[in-house]
Amino acid sequence: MKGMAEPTAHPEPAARPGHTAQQARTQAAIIAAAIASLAADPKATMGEIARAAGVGRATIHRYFPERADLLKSLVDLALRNASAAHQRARLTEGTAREAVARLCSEYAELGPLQAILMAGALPDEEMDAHPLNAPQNAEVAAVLPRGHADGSLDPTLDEAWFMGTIWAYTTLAFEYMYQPGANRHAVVSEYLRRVDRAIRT
Amino acid sequence: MKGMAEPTAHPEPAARPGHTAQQARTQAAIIAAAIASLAADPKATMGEIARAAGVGRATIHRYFPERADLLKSLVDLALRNASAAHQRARLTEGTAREAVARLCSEYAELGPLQAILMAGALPDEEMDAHPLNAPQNAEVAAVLPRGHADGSLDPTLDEAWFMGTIWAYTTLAFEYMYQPGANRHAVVSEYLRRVDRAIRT
DNA sequence: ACATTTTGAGACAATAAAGTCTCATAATGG
DNA sequence: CCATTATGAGACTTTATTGTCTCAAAATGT
Repeated sequence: MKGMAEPTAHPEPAARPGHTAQQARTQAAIIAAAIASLAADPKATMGEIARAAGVGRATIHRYFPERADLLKSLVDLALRNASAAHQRARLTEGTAREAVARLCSEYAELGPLQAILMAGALPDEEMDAHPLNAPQNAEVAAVLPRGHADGSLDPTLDEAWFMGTIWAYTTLAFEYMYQPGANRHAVVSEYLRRVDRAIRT
Repeated sequence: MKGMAEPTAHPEPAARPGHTAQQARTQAAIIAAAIASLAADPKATMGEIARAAGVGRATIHRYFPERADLLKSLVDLALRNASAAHQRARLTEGTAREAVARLCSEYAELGPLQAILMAGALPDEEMDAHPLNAPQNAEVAAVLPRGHADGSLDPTLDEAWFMGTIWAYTTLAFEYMYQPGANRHAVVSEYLRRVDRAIRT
């Protein structure tokens, strides 16, 4: 029986996850565990992630054939979260200074996945290659000239330092926010104050 | 002759490098290559570093038995450089605000090795374990209360955000400084201005 | 309760980098 | 110029991780 010349049949058209409820749960558990594990250690191994997810290592490979596929999913998720944050921040409304304040408030609501992204645990190539990356940077960068026009942002600030300042303080905020005895509210409010002070007129 | 039962003899008491001029040159070449390679790619392999140094891979292991030993040397070198910068900055003289300005000026003079350190390419454990690390942080941190006393630094700034601000802007400055068409002087002067604006009263 | 899908566990091969060893050759210093 | 020392190159072992495969057991939904 076994030896028959069946053309191997490929019985399933590959396990396209996401169909059944169980698959959705498993995939969610894997992603959650990946976020937690990579936050703790940027170079967490597949085995560690599997253990954290309470899942067999082979199961992860069913959903994400290669490690790179898993990381790619995380980048995609993070950038889609960020995109939603940008929309909620309504970057083109009010003064530029107010827009940045709203932006940072929204950033602060994002979870540990963003912290990983900011901290550089995900491969930059995936970031750069992602279709949402460039447009999103452009949206934020566009706030600066508007701030120069409406007089709400420091006229001596150029694009690189503007973006860098926001990035740097956001990274710091995430770092402080997820530390043991941190007071989340205090961190966020100081974060907003620091950014404002750094970029305002 | 060869086959004789010589007890292997261990002729040299291990190659303690640093004695001869050639050894000094070789070691210097390795360290320089390691800095350059790690700056380009934080996870450069021993083979890549060896190639960059124009040296056999085995030779690197003669000087640094394990990769960790090489990284440790880099951490040590970087921290000793930083230490010298701290001394030149005379952190206890003048107003605290002026002290920070001098500190950042000195930081800006440090080379790509510091950039690697700031960018996190070196293992944090080595950093934390290094005897120079804690005292140096303390030196810098001590500037803040002095600035509160002499009225030159933002009274709402706490230690974590003070240190974080300096760290973040220094990282940014190194990043901009070593980019292709960068104007070093412009980067440094903007760096100093940004830090001052972020921490002054 | 049953047929199907999904999983966990373990064995396995493939890969990549680190670390070890040897030896002929080149550089060094006296 | 010669004895010594350091090096480069290559073969080799080791180790860690990734990715593949198989199969019995568990979960699922019908």
